[in-house]
Amino acid sequence: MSWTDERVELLKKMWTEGQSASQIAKELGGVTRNAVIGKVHRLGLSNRTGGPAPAATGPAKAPEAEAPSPAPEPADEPAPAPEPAAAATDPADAAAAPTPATRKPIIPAGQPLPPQPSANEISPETLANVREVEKKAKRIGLMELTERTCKWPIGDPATDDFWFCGLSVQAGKPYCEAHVSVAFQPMSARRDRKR
DNA sequence: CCCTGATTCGC
DNA sequence: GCGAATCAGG
Repeated sequence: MSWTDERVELLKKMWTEGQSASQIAKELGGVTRNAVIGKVHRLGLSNRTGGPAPAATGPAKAPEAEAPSPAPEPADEPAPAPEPAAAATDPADAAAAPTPATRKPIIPAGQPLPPQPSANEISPETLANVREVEKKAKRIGLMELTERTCKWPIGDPATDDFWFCGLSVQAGKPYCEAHVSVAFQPMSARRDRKR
């Protein structure tokens, strides 16, 4: 395949739209994402900043206008203290009632759960998602945990009814996407204390 | 491991 | 000019 005008234009278009190189490559066909990136560079449009970024009008303003979403990952070990599958095993509830709200996490078998910093304030959607994930979970054992398996515990450690999520983690995190979302709540709901 | 773009360098 | 291989980061 060669870079015909059409293909180049499609490339430009998609790149401008913010498509990833791999997506563009896939769309074009016959090229790899490397080819796309290489072409992008040679075309000199590697800088995807649509706006010329004036920066002239404002003297010392707008250092960075981005990311209104608060997701400052703790970076250190926040001791997530996940609740042991509070919603994992209850087929009746799961299948029948769509009741989303008040579900009190039952304390398993006298397991003294570590103090849970903020094991609440999780959006219903997220919770539902987690439950979905746990259905798909691979149910791996302790020995099967690896660097890239979700280490989210599910079930009661004191019984056979215990396993680890085992889904693929994504970016160096200890959990899969869904579990990360519930584990690393940056304690947003925590009303700022008085000083 | 998956992904991302950036760069190099033989072709 | 091209793009696989490699690099660097998430």
